[in-house]
Amino acid sequence: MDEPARTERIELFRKLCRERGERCTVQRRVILETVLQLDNHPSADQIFDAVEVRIPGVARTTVYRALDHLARMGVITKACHPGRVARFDPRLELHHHLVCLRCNEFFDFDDDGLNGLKIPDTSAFGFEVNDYRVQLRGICKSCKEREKKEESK
Amino acid sequence: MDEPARTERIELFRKLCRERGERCTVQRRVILETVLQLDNHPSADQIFDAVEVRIPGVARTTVYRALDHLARMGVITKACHPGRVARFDPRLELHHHLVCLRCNEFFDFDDDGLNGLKIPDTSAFGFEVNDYRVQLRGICKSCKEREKKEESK
DNA sequence: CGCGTATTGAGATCATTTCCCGATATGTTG
DNA sequence: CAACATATCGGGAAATGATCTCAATACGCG
Repeated sequence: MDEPARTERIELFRKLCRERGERCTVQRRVILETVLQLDNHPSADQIFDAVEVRIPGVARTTVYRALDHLARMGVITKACHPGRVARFDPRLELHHHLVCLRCNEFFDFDDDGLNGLKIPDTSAFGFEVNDYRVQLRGICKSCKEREKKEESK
Repeated sequence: MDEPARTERIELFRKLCRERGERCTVQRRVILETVLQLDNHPSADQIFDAVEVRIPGVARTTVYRALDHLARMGVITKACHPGRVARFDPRLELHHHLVCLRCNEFFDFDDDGLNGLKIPDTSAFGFEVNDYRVQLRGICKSCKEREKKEESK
């Protein structure tokens, strides 16, 4: 994400904090900015490594807590995927994912057709929908190549 | 899932094992049948508890390995969700999920409109799509009620 | 500028999953 | 139907990822 977009997001965070009486600490701001700079849906661990450079001595716990807080505030999101470690997504706008069922990795996928879905009525469940993601599930390029190599042995 | 459907799935598993030279062990069959009987996307731990009743002394490791194997064979699937423990899904046919971004729980959601999507071309990524799921993301009933109660304090 | 309170840092702890290796059971072949 | 080769199993240890506790600190309000 480019610099103006990052600044804008951080301003959004400041604004939401003021409105809701939440604290906008140095750590939270730096952690947010770091997530916005990292591509490919970073894990908490990857984010920690990158944050540590900017805030030497930051605690791992702080990163976990801040990521949770940022997601609750809605300035980043937690991604849905089949793997076991939490992955965070700086993209808030509608987009979709290619999900590999072999290696559990996932990739962004943009498509106008998928963006135009009408959100169905979920009130029967008492469920309030904010947005949606389509997950195209299958096998990624590198897993396909690896399996081809293995079976030719 | 009802009994005839379970039997059919187990037969599918046997057939796939024969075709691919995989072993159809007692443990794998019982673990498969157990997943098919459990609702609401059981975790490995829930599955272990239920399997232990039928195979006393079964190792936790065996359950983890078998679940992985069953998912690779395609007779169950691993669900995509924001939580940190693996959740398994006996439903292979097209269906969708309501995903709660507060508690990370998710629920089945069936909708004809969502079932009719045209799978877009992903060949530019070298990605092979098998199927898809739409995730309607938001807040579930109990989280909404809990938050309402908290803010009225 | 000072106060009350939420947040941080540090490390222990917990939960979930994976690894390792000797014992066992599966599917195949004779 | 018996014996064989080998994948899988059981048990326990270890790795990984996330959460909890509590004293110290810093944020935002007045």
